[in-house]
Amino acid sequence: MNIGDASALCGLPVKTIRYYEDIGLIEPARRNNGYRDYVDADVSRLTFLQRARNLGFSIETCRSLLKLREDRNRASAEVKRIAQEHLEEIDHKIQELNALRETLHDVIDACPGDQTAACPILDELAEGGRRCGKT
Amino acid sequence: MNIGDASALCGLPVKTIRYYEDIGLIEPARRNNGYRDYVDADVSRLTFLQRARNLGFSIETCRSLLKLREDRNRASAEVKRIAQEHLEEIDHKIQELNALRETLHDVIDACPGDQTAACPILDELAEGGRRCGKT
DNA sequence: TCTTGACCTTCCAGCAGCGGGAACCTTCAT
DNA sequence: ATGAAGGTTCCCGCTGCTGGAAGGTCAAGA
Repeated sequence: MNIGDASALCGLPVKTIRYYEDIGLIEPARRNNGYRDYVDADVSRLTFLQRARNLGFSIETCRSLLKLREDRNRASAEVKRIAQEHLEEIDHKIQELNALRETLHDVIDACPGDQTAACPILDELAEGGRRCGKT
Repeated sequence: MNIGDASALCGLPVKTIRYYEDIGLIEPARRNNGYRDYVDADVSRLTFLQRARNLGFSIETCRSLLKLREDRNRASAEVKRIAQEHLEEIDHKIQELNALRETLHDVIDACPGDQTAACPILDELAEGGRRCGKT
């Protein structure tokens, strides 16, 4: 099947599919006319990538997951470890964003938001409070 | 003062300071030998940038904030609006990450994590459950 | 005075993860 | 025959820097 059909099936943009081929995540056959020819196994691979990316896994982690997927001798422990690591990263990001949210909320609260020029937000950025975004 | 001293004062890497000049966020004077020469106002500007970036404002938003900062006729309402918009974006990101976290946590929970090959995580990615990352 | 080392300068390349668009070829329906 | 809708390669752009090469400058020590 053509790349457009594969795209419709896996939900990835055509551009993305070609990019994934560029970086060696998938290797579809070619027809005489030069068109890529995707079989079911390719679509399955692409769908796998689509979902893994949707869960926030990096391209390189996806590469590892694909390898584990086709490895009959894999241990599910390895997959779990990768997923847990990823979960920790996400938790970390959430923490950071929450801290950011706090700080931002505070400065916004302190600002009158009227037509006068006095602005605690700008003051805060200029002079700097104690707490700021990143720990 | 030299760029290294300015860097030490504002907390931004030398490379970043030069980059900010490239994109027109700051314009230090030059000495006869070609070295950049930073005065206090420059350092203040850089510090402002450092803090604003730390709060997650994009470069372009920082550019706007800098303009507002030097505008004697500004209304604090404008600054507040920008900050609130940013806060909403952050809230949105937090929501997304939380949804991600949920899904990820569930699949991880379902995985035995032992030496057997059967892995619900890989199955989930291959076949796809109903809920997935992004809404 | 010479040299060493820490600065400074410019420019170029690269990261993730694609998206846009040019310039061209193939296929299909009319 | 023709035109639209696919396909192909290639290269540039985005964000926000970071690293490195190749060179100029300056202050201090031998």
